[in-house]
Amino acid sequence: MDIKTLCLGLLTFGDASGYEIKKSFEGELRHFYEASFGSIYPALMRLTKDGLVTCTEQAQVNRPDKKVYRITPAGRMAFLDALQQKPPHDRARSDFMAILMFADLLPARHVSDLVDERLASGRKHLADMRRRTPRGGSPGRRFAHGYGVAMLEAAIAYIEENRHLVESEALLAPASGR
Amino acid sequence: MDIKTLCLGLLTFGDASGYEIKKSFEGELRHFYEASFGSIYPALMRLTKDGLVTCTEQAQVNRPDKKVYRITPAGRMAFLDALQQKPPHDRARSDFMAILMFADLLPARHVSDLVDERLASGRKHLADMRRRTPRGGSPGRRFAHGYGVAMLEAAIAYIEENRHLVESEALLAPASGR
DNA sequence: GGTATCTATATCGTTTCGATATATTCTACA
DNA sequence: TGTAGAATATATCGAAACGATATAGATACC
Repeated sequence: MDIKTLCLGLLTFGDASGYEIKKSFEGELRHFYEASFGSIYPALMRLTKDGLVTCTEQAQVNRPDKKVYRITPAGRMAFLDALQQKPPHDRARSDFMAILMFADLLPARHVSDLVDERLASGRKHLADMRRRTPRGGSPGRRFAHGYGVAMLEAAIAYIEENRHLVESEALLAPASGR
Repeated sequence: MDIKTLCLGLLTFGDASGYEIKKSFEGELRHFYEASFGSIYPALMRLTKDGLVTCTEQAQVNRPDKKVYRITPAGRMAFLDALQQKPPHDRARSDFMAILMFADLLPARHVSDLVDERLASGRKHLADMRRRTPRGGSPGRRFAHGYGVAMLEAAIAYIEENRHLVESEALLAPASGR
């Protein structure tokens, strides 16, 4: 599932501009996917060229013009085909965890600060997500939202309960001769 | 934190070949990072060129030769510098969840099969991880391993408890006029 | 004997990232 | 009232990473 396909899928929820699609990636898709403008705009241009979406330029009052994209019947078919593909295994990227793997190489204080910051931002993000719980929308979207919440909760709980593992050791052995 | 830095970090655990580093990415790093040969080999070449690692070719009996990499003092310093950087927010990529967001566009049976497969592979992977729980190693490595286990458990539990959301709706409205 | 998996390194086209550029409007603050 | 910062909006480009493929000997299984 590449960015082109994801854009197509988001357009099944309704017409949108590239900027609005980026907002979706930062919002409800945040826990499953990420995409930058550098991939979204080329994707939309490619989809337009391939006849899977149409593009209409819209003038706006007090705002820059926007290009509104709409999925075509051919686009819907292409998306349904893509949905049938067997999904590859999930991937994650966490620099936070990668750093903590080497906690014994860092000053104890630094590790504690890092953990505090992560918990604070995690709790903030969680509160934000709960506020945005979708009441309408498709069941799939609610399922996905709930999954994001559950994963965040689990991450916060684990870090709270196990932070001593990386903190106490850093205190006891600030410079182990590895 | 790029692949070069991660390779450097793994080499602080001991000397390794490119192939062994790939194994690490598939093993204990699996839940925080991923890297293919296409990024590992160029990274090791670049690190060698920059004097952050050294490379020694080793002949082996009944196996292809391997190039064993070792981190240099300059490499250790570069790695410690990189560890100080503030980590960006975590990222995830799940085609499984992306597909389920559009569950109402799919046949009910397909969704159920997809969920069953995911649960089966998740449980298998979890059992595998529990078997490989590290007893030795740095506390950071144990912390990271535990985190991976906790996240997998949470994902499985959520899917088990909420699969009806995407399954029942698919049965009731197999072709909603979106 | 054949087929698949493991060890091991490497390349290459395509995709995606991340930073940057540009321009307008809205908001907040001193 | 000025101005700094955030939001809306599109776009490009070099660098990084992906993913598939090639090569090749060893082992293991049917």
